[in-house]
Amino acid sequence: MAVTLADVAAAAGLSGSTVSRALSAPEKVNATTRERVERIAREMGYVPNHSARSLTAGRTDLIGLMVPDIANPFFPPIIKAVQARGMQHGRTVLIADVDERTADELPRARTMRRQVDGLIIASPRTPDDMMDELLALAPVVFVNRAVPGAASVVIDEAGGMAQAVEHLAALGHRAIAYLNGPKRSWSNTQRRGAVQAASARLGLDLVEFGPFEAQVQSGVHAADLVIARGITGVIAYDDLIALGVMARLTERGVRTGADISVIGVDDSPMSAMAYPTLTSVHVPGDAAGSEAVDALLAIIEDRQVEDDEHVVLDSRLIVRSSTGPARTA
Amino acid sequence: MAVTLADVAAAAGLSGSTVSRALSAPEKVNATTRERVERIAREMGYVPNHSARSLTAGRTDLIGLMVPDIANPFFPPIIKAVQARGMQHGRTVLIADVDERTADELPRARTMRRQVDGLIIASPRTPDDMMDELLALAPVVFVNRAVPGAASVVIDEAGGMAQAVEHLAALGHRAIAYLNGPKRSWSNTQRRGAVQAASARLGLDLVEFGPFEAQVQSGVHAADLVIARGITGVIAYDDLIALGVMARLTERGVRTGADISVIGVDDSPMSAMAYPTLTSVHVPGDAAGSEAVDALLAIIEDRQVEDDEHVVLDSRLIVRSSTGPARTA
DNA sequence: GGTTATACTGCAAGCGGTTGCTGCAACCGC
DNA sequence: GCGGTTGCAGCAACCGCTTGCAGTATAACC
Repeated sequence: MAVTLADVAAAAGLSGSTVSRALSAPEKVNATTRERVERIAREMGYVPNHSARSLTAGRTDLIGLMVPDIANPFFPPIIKAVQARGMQHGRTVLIADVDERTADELPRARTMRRQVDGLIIASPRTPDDMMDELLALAPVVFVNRAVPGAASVVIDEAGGMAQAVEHLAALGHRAIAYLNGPKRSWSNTQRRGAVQAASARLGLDLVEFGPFEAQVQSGVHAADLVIARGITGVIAYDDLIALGVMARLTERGVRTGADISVIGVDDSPMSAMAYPTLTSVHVPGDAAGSEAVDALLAIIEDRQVEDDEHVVLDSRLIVRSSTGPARTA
Repeated sequence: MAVTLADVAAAAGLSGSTVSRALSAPEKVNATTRERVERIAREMGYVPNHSARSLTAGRTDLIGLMVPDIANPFFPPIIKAVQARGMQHGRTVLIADVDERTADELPRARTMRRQVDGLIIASPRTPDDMMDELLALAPVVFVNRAVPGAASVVIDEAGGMAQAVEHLAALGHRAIAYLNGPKRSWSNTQRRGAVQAASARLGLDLVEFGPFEAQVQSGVHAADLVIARGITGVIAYDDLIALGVMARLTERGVRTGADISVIGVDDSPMSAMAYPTLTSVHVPGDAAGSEAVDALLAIIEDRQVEDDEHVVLDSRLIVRSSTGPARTA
């Protein structure tokens, strides 16, 4: 089977303790001895057993990341960033995709918690009155939802959303629509609120549709509602919905950017590639992922930190060609 | 801290062995005792410690899944399927995203192998002459690349690709192009070969471009090459590239489906949503994921199976509106 | 040279479960 | 009534590694 610490010890004519220390607490061992141990261990292909180490150390060096849906382009950047950052700190990331099933979040999180040192939960949809139970799985850091008493990394979407509304207003649009995202989505609450506030401030007529699932198909549906209401500016909950809107508009002979302006949120890779290219609010998922890992490790490693620290990242509008001046009727 | 087996044993007035058996080898314990133990364990909120169990059992109940790029829409379905299937068998899935860095595959796989019972490697780009080293990390199952002497789940793309070529031929296209995918991609070799064979069989003029990275941007670039050559039918390595081609064609005033027909591969969710909707070769990634788990577990659990079994799944063309009859000049 | 500080290294006891073997008691049949 | 099964539960060793404490050799000091 595999080479164990004892094997290395035997080969080196030392005790297991010394070998152990030589490999993980270098300063406690004579330099010469250490080098010899390291060489022998390498030659024998020794690889420490994770389970054994976890058992004594009381930690697994695993961190859990839960996302609603890997297929949603908003999450891969977060996942990648979490993995990258985790790896830098010697942590492996366990990913759970709950497939948008809100009710699965808590049980999945509980299960996962048993195998990991801490949890990062992205865009949790769990209702407010049950968040305590997620919180109880501490250490846990939330991404994309501010939770009282818990550490979180949120993106200040208000800024970007306000920019989106201002952009439409500047282009002369008077009647705009906001397409709501999933019912339980904390992000949606934020985005919607910002749009409402900005619209009111700028004196625009705002109509809301939805809630919609974060899928292209939802946008296809929404597009018809928008056309029916004679609206000229649309801000969708996310890029997927926006893309659906654009596809449907084109299908119905309505020119996106000319007849109706469409804005998405997430600035996913597709937005730059759609036709027309999609104006979108950039949400720095990758940065959020890194920050989340840092926050989590800070808690796990018990560096004197508040465990309810809130990191806030900025969003901003990226203007492309799905938005254009309102037709002067 | 957490409730341990010893705690439960003490509370039940039994020895640890009995509790252990009551919980994991029910038949070796008196029914009455078992029920009592189960009740007490439940009441105390006992949860067996993963590391400890792994240590004695010699297995982690973790399986590793390596993919080139989570953000590539081809992989999420595979990931989801692997997770779902794994969960059904009490396995947790560890995911590694190598970010398309071929050189990272082997080291990442090696690292991951230490923590898991077996590996599923999707679309490995590692060159043939180094595949032995991946193979040496057995048990390992490859997805989307047939490897001699190793278990693998591949999708017979030849069928779908041939259908794609036939489709173009039936529509009257005589000069077609194939846009190659990444250099090291085994899939590309398969797809390309099938296109070549079918083109030759049907007497079409085939031009090849690439290799290209599997990104929308690649397609944008490729589109110009295609236009310059007066080609009317394009088969791209994957949907992303195809979407890029379409976007660029539209941008240049060329009508996809009318002037130039475009076919993608993967049948990703976006293909149904692009405008025009993208004709694409459906590749059953989800089924491949499930099959891979089954194959891996068969090897791990040592059910008398060849460990170089090849599962082959079929692909098929989904016709949408990005393809249409060739203009009769 | 004797003594104490210093620097390593080894011993052994766990970490939380699993499991082969032993022990014991109730039960069986003759 | 006795030997022989059979069914359960407990003992103890072990999985591979970490770590507090003790032991020893060497260095440093007076």
